[in-house]
Amino acid sequence: MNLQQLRVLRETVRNGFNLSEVALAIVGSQSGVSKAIKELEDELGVKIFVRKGKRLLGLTEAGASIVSHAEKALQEVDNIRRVVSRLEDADSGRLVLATTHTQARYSLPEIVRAFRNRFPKVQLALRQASPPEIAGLLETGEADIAIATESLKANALFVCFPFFKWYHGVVVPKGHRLAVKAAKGEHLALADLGQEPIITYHAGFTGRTMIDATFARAGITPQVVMEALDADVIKAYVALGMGIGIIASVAYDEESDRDLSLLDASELFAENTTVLAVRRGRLLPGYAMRFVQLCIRGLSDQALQRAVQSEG
Amino acid sequence: MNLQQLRVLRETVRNGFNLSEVALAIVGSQSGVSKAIKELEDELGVKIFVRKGKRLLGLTEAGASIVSHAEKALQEVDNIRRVVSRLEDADSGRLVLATTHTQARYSLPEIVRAFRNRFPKVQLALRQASPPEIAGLLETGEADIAIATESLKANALFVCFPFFKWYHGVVVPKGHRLAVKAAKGEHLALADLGQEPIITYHAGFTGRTMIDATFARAGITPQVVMEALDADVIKAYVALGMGIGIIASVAYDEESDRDLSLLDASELFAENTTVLAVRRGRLLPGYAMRFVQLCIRGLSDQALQRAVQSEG
DNA sequence: GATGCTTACGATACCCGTAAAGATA
DNA sequence: TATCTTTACGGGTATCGTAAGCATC
Repeated sequence: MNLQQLRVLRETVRNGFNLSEVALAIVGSQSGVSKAIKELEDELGVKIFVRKGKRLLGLTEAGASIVSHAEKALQEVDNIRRVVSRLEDADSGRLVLATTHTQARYSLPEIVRAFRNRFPKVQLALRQASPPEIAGLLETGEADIAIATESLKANALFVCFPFFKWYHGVVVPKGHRLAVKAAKGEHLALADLGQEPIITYHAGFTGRTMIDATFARAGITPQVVMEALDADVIKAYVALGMGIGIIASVAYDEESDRDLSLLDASELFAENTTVLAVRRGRLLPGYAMRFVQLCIRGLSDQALQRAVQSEG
Repeated sequence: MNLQQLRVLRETVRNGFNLSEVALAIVGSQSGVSKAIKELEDELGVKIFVRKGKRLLGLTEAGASIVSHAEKALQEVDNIRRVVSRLEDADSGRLVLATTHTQARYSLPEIVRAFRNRFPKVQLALRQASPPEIAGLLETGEADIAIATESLKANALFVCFPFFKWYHGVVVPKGHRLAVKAAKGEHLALADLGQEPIITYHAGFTGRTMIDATFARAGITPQVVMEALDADVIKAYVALGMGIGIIASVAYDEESDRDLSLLDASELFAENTTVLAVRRGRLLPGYAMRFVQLCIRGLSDQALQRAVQSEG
C-alpha cells in the first residue's frame, strides 16, 4: 500500500468514479490510475468499487470504510506539510475563503480589511459560490474556511461556529401599500406577503429553505415571480416594481436604497444563523486561526484547536 | 513522502533514536533508515531530529508535531487493513490483552471463559506485564486491550473505561496480633501497620502508588521488607512469617489461603479503580468490541465506537 | 462510434542493501 | 576501540506512461 494509491481512491470518489478524470486530477495516466486501484484491491483482497463490467459505479460497503480511512490518512499527511509551512513564515501564505454573495458583500468586508491589515503578506482568496459548491470546496480542501447560512451545518466533516444571526426583511418600493401599512404601525402578516408577487433568493440560498418552510407551515403558497442569487439583483427588480423582495435585512442600506423601504419581518420568519466552518482534522495555519477568531469573538486558540481536532 | 518514511519516523521515536535498532524493528538496513530520514527532512525542508554531530538525540519542536501526525496517518492506514480483516471472518482473528497479574488471576478468568465460549476461533493472547510495559504495548499497538490500575489513565492516547473498583486488604498469619485485634471488633489503624514489617507490591504495581501516598499523608514511614509483583508471592512470604501483607482484597481466597486471615482495610486505603483501555483512533475487530463489552457492562456499540473515535 | 477501463510492454526512477568512511562516546 | 550514522555505489524492482485491446453506453 502506498500514498499514491490512497490519493487515487480519494480522487476517484471525488470525480464521480471516472478514472480518466482522476488521471487529470492527480496528473497521471488512466492506466496508472487503473493499476493503482487494481493493485490495492489485490493487496487487500477486497473489492473497493462496485463495477458493472469495466465501468466503476460506486463504492462497496468495505470500500466506503476504506476510503474514509484513506482520507483521514491523507489528511494527516497533508498536516505534516502544514506543520512545516506554519514554521516557515507564520504570517505569509494563502487563505481561501468560500462564501456566498450575502456574506461577501455585507458581513465580511470589515473583517477582511482588519485581516489584511494584520497579515498583509497573506494572499486572501475569496471564492464566491453557491452553498453546495461552498460545501464541496471545503470538503476537498480547496477552501480553508467556509461561511454560509445553508449546506454546512449538517456535514459531519465540518466544524461549525455560529458567525452571526440575522433576520429576513421585506423590501418594497417607497409608497407601496405595505409600506404605508407599516408606517401606520400595523404589523406585517404572512398573509400580506402571500398576496404580492415575491422576488427572493434562489432555492438553497441565504435562508430560502427557511422562507419556504415558513410559508408551507402557514398553508400559504407564495407567488415567487423571480429568484435571484443575491440581494442586489432582488432589490433592482423590486425597484422596477416587479414585486416585493424578501432579503436578508443586512442587505438593505438606507443610503443607497433610497427608493426602497425595508419592512421588519423578524416576527414572520425565524432567526437565521450564518455559520463559519472549517474542515475537521485539518491543521490550520496560524493566520487562518486568526481569521476565524476575527469572525468568532472570544474564541480561544485552545477552544478552536480542540474543536477542529474533535471527531464528529 | 511515502509511508515507509513515516514508519521509520515512528520507530525511531519508539526505539530511542537508535537507527540501528530501528532497522531491526522494521526489517531493513541502517543505511536505508538513515536515508529515509534524510530524504524526508530534505523534502520537507525541516530538521525533524535534534542531532549532536551524527547522533540523534531527540525530536525538534517541528519534529514532534510531524511525528504525531505521522502516527495518526499510519494508524489510519492500519485501520484500512482492519476494515478488511473485519469482513473476512468477523469471528476469528487474534486479540492481545495486556494486563497485570492481579487482573489476569482474579478478575479476568470468568470473562475470558465467556469470551472463548462465544468466539472459539479467536486466538486470545494474554500478555502479563508491568503497568508501564502494558502502557507501552497498547501504545505501539502490540496489544489491543489493556487492563490495569496504574499507568493507563494519564495517557491521552488511550480511551479508558472503569473496569472495576476494589480495595486493599491486609493479610496476616492466622492468630497474628492484628487478627486478634480485628476479631475483637477493633478497627485497624494505619499506625498498626506502621509497626509491622510489610510485604506488598512493587512500586507502580496494583495500587502501590496509592498505598505510599496514604502512608505519606499520615506521616508514617512503613517498613517495607519485601516487594513483590503479585499477591501470590506476597501471601507465600506472609505465611512464612516475614511480615504482614497488603494486597488487593480480591486476591485473598478463604479456601486456598486457610492459614492466612484477611483484614478489612477499606477505611485505611482509598478505593482503587482498575481501568480497561484501548488505543484511541484504532479500529477494533468486532470480537474485540465484544470483549470490551463483556468487561464494561451496558456499554453500547455506539458509545464504544464514539469513545474510540473521539480525540483526547 | 464515443467514451471508459484494462492489459501489455518498455523506460525510468526510486528504493534498498552492501560496503566503506567518518564521527562519537 | 566499539558503536553509531552517513555517504557511495550497484542491483533490483516498482511505478509510470504509451499504446493497443476490449467493454460499455
